[in-house]
Amino acid sequence: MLDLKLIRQEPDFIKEKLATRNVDPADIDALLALDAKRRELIVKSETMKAQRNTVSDEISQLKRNKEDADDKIKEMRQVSADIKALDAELDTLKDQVHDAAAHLPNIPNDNVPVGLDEDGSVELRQWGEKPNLDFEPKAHWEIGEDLGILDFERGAKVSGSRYLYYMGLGARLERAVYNFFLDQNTEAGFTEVLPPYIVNDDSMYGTGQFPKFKEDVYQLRDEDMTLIPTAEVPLVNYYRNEVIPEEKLPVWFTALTPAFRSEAGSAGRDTRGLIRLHQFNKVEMVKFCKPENSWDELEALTKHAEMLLQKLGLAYHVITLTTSDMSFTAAMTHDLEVWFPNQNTYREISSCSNTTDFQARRAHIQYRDDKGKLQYVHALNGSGLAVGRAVAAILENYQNADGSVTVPDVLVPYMGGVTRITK
RNA sequence: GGAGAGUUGGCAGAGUGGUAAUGCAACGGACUCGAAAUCCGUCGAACCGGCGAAUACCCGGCGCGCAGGUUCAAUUCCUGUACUCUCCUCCA
Repeated sequence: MLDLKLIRQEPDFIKEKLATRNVDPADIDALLALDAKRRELIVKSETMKAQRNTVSDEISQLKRNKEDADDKIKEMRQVSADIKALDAELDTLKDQVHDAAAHLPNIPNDNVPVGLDEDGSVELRQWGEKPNLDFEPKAHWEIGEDLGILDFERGAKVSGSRYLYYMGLGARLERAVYNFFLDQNTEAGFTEVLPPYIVNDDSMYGTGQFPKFKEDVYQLRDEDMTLIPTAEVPLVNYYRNEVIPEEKLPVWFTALTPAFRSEAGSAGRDTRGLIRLHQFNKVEMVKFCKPENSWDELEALTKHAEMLLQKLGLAYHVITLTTSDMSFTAAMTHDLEVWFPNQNTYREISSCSNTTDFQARRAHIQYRDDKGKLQYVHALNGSGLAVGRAVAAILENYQNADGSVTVPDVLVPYMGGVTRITK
C-alpha cells in the first residue's frame, strides 16, 4: 500500500514512477477524485457529529435538571438520520478509495531498470563454471524417472498435472537439500519458524497477494482461508498489527514450507519436471528492519542466497528485474538464476526483494524510533532457496554419462553418506 | 461438535444508557551533590479530517475484540461474529 498522502501531494511523481509498472496515470487521477469527494463528505459528516455531540450534552443537562428536552431531541432525530445517510455514502466511497489504492504496486527504486516487458533486466554478476559434459545432458525429469526417484505419472493420476511423487533417494535428496538450507540459514542468524500453511484473508491482504491476485492461489471452499503460495505470507504477517520493539530489529526469519500455486495463466509453460508445480517446497527468508538499513539488508539477503548455491557448486547469475517484471510489492528485486545444462539456460531459483514500507503499511507493522514516534518497518523477502528447483539443478548439473547423479559434497552428510544416486 | 466464562490504555483492573475510575509502569518537573523516597504534572490511539512545511501545536471526528441494530445519545441494551480460557465430546 502506498501512502495516500504522498499520492495526494506528489501525484505527478507517483504517475511517472508507476507508469514504468504499467499503471495508467488516469487510475491515479480517478483515485484522487474519489479521495477528494471522500474528504468533502467527511467534513460534512463530522461537522454534524460535532453538533450532535454538543446538543446531546445539552439534552443530558436538561434531563438531569428535569427540564423539557423534546425540541432538541426532535431536532437531533433529523440530524442523526442525515448522518446515517451520509455515512452510508461515505462507507462506499471509503471502500472505493481503499480498493483503488490497494491495486497500486510499490514505487520502484531509482536503480531499477525501467522496462515495460520481461526483457531489460540487468545482470549484476555471474558465479561458477557451467559443467563441461562430454555427453548430451538429459533433462532432470528424464534423469529422475530413469533413476526411479521422481514419479510424475502417479502424481498426475493421484492429483493432476504439475504434481509428483519423490521416491527413495529422490525424497531423501529433497530432504537433504532443505535441511542443508535451514541449517545454513540458522547458522547465519535466521530464526527458524514453522508457520501455518493455511492463512486468513487479512494475511493475504497484508502481504499484497489480495485483492489483486486471488486467481493465483488455492482457497478453501466457503471459507476465508487460503493455502499459502509462499512462506512469506505467514512470516511477514507474524507481526501484523504489532509494534516491534526497536531492540529486536532487525528480525530475520526462515521457514521451510510447501507453497501452493494454481499457476493460472501459465498453461503450456514448463509442463514437465520440477520447475513449475502446484505444490513445491521452498525455504524462505524474511527480514524486518529499520528503513535506513533495508538496502544493505537486501544486499546481504541476496549474498546469503548466493552462498547457498556456491556451496552446492551450482553456476548461477544474479539479475535485477525490471520495473514491470518485479512482484507487485517490491521496490527492487534481485533474482538468482541457476544454470540448467539440458535447457542450456539460467532458471530462477531465488527472488530477493525489498518491499520497503509497502507491506508494512498494509499489514501495520511498525516500530518506535528514538524519538518515540511510530514508523513503518521495511520488510524484505527472499527464497533461500526453492527446494524443488535446487533438486532439479543438482540432477542436471551433477549427472553422469551412465545416468547416475553425483551427490554434491555438502549434501553427502545429509544423504546418510550416499555419494552417488544410481539405479 | 456441545456447555459456560471472558475480551476495556504499555500492564493490571473498576464501571455504567448521558465527560472511560483507580493502581503499576513510562515520561516531564520539583526536591537532591547525585540517586532513592516523596510531591506536582502528562499519559487510549498503530485511525481519519480541518489548519499547516511539519510525523510541531491546536480543533473536530473516531475510540471499551469486530460488524450490524435500537436510541436524541451505546463501553453499557439487542443480533451476529472472531478470538482466548474452562469443562464435556472427539481425536494425533
